[in-house]
Amino acid sequence: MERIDMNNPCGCEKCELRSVFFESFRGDELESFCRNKQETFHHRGDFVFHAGDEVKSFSYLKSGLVKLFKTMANGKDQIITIAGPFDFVSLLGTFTISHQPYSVSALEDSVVCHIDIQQIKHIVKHNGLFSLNLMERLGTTSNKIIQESMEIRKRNTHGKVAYFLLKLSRDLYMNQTFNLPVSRREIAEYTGMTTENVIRTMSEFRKEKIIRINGREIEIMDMESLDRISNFG
Amino acid sequence: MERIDMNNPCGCEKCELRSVFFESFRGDELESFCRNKQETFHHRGDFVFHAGDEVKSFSYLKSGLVKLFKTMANGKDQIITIAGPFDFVSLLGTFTISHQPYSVSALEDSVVCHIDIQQIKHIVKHNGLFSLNLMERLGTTSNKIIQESMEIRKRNTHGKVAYFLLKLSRDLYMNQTFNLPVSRREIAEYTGMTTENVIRTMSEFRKEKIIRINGREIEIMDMESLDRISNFG
DNA sequence: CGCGGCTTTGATGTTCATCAAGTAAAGTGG
DNA sequence: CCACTTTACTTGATGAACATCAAAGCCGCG
Repeated sequence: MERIDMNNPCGCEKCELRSVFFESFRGDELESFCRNKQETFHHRGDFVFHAGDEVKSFSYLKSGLVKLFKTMANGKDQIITIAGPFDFVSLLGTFTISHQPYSVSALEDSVVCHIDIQQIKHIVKHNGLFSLNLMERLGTTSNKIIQESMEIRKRNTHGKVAYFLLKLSRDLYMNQTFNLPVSRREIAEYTGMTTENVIRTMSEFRKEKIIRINGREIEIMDMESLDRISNFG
Repeated sequence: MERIDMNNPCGCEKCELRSVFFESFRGDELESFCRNKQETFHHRGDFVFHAGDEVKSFSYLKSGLVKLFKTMANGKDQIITIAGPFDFVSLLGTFTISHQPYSVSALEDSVVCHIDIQQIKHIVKHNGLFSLNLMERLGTTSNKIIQESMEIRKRNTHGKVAYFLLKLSRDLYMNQTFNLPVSRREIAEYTGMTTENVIRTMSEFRKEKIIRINGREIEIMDMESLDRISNFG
């Protein structure tokens, strides 16, 4: 029988999900798990899934940044959420539906880890601790999406853009200077406004010295004002 | 030891969730489960939970109709979803968060069934089949909310109202004549528009002979037109 | 180097929220 | 049970917010 280093059983030395998965595994489960997982690399712009694809695996993001979105009848995209490292790329629907309800594509070069859906179901069925851990993680994810959707909906254009910039600065980059991982159009698709108005709003923020813009590089110069706009607008 | 009728172990003769819960239970789990569940009755308008309440139980709707909503800083409500019989009143967040993220109140007289959150976690941990069943059900629920939120977001006022009326007619009442379970204001809170525009839109539908309105009684007279408005607008 | 996509700004018009004002319906207390 | 109060519903007028249309500069890439 092979030896498995329990501290790094799959060679996923940097995967934060190890805690969710591995803490709850018995030795034999772990072995099977590691044999069957697959990693895929996606260049910026590439698709991870297309809406309508058959659901074969349960997937999460190891590194990079992806967007989950739907292409509407008129050809325009609607972005559901943006997922960062260790976020799930498959949402809960994965367990019940046979086809991907939306598309996923890479905003930055990304590595996605896939676990066979049947295997996950098998493990859930036979390992309660794993189930509980997974459910907690998935719950947090779904909740965040619903939460955020409501937050954006209630704001006007200025509030939407302010909210989005603050989210990037605080949650994703933890820095008041950062490079936008998305185009103006994508901000529009995420916030439900037009590209022109995203640009206009950002230009106004720039003129009012609230942010500094250099292409995709953004510096938040007046955090308080941006906060006020996000909370009021 | 007490005898339990496996076909009706908790006296919940009409509960569709029996399949999720009971099929996967061992005898001793079932017994403990039935001892600990609690049912509460809520009159139309009453709260089931208030946002901010401590999460003590995992709850689902046995009968009636409820709305999940948040009260914003300006005092206005934002309706997240409307849940019917056998829908979950607690979403997935229940597993990770200690306080209710939103309020739940009854749109019609409702009966809610509560299961102690610690007990649910215990069962999830020790019964894999139950976990899998529960996860599938919860996944469907979260998915539906996210889905619907996107559907409403992309429509204009006419489309939103048409979509909402069709949803009630098709999914909830399965009849082209029905009584609105919500006020005009609540339709506004759900669709993200103003009360006046909900009324105006409905009046226009009436004038164009698409619907007939008698107070809260609605008859969809021209399903095709309403469908077109919902899909185009 | 030129093509296509991204960005930017301005002009214009539509949609929708807000304000106002009145009627109808539904609770509430004497 | 009736006067009173409040809430729900309705319509119209107005203006602000936002989408659409148009045009031009910029940049990266084949």
